[in-house]
Amino acid sequence: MHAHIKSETCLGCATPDLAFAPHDHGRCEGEGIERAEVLTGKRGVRLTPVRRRVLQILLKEHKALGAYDVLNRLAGEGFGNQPPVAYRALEFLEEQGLVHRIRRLNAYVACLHPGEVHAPAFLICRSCNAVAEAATDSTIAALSSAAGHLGFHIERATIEAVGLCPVCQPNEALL
Amino acid sequence: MHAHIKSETCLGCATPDLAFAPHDHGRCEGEGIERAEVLTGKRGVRLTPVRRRVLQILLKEHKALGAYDVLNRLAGEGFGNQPPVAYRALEFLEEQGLVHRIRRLNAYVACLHPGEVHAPAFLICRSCNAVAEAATDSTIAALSSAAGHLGFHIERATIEAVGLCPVCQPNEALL
DNA sequence: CATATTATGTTACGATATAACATGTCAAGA
DNA sequence: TCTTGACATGTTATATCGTAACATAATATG
Repeated sequence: MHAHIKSETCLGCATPDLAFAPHDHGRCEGEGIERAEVLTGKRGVRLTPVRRRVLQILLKEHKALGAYDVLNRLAGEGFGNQPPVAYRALEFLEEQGLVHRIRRLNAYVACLHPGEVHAPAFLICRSCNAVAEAATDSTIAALSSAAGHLGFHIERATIEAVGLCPVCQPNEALL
Repeated sequence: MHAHIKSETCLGCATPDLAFAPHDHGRCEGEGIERAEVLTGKRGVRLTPVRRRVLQILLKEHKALGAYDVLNRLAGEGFGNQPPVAYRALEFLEEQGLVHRIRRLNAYVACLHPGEVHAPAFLICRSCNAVAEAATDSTIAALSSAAGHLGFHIERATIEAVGLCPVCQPNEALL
């Protein structure tokens, strides 16, 4: 269903400065888990085996995975194989800001800078399905201001942009 | 499933300057259809009975409706009662910029200023489910700029904000 | 009026998500 | 240590959302 990236280099790893550029992805994964441990510890919530594993899967894949994709991987490892297992872990991780939900794709991606307050924008390549996370300070400021004029108080915002990533732009030109 | 607005005054009619304020909604509907006729005429595409009716339903309700909500209304009027009937009409209307899809709600709303180029932001009240459409020129500019730095070319963007509308903010304080 | 195009109707199914309840785990206080 | 309450997981069942594929009908165009 989702046309996931197949390339060897890590194209979708979504720190603002590394997005769409090859880099050492092993570190993203290791550091991601470590930061999650610290954060959840501080907050007094539990990063249980399923939750940790789901985060690890998302970090490792460094792309958007559907809940059922995650579930299938879990099921192969002795965890429960019914939808709520995946949905609950994903919901927890999202509440903790460790994972983002991409509604356009019905999918989830690991957040690569958890702990920092941020309302990220997602840049979704319609060709290779890579997802990058862009900083949006000024974007959100503009939005909040516009909303304020209407008397609306924003609590959370989702920004999803579809287009072409740098890797796919040349390919597109050939068609 | 969707907790639709029940109030008599039109709270969700989404022109930027009228959003969340009572106003003459009859005009929104009539003018909406008229503008749609003109636009589709110009473009050489057909605003068929189902399509017109779906737009009318969304204009009349002035709130987000799920595809199956729309379908049920259609079915009661002699149109087909299978999902593709609604989805196809909604898809057409969205392509023509007459309707917007709100992914967070799995729902659709009529656009109240079709024809103008715009990438609207949706302000979704989590209490009454009203949806307003806000202008986002500066927001989109900020976003495109951020994306450009990463080499990403944005084609379409979706901005959905959840919060409290002016009508519901006082009620919330009481809880 | 023939024919190509586009739109609609219908069947069948796939994909996404959640409600509800049973069972298990863990930590804190009696 | 035991128990008890809170939280987490497993499982069943089902709701909700969305689409592929094909048959039929309406409309435009040569």
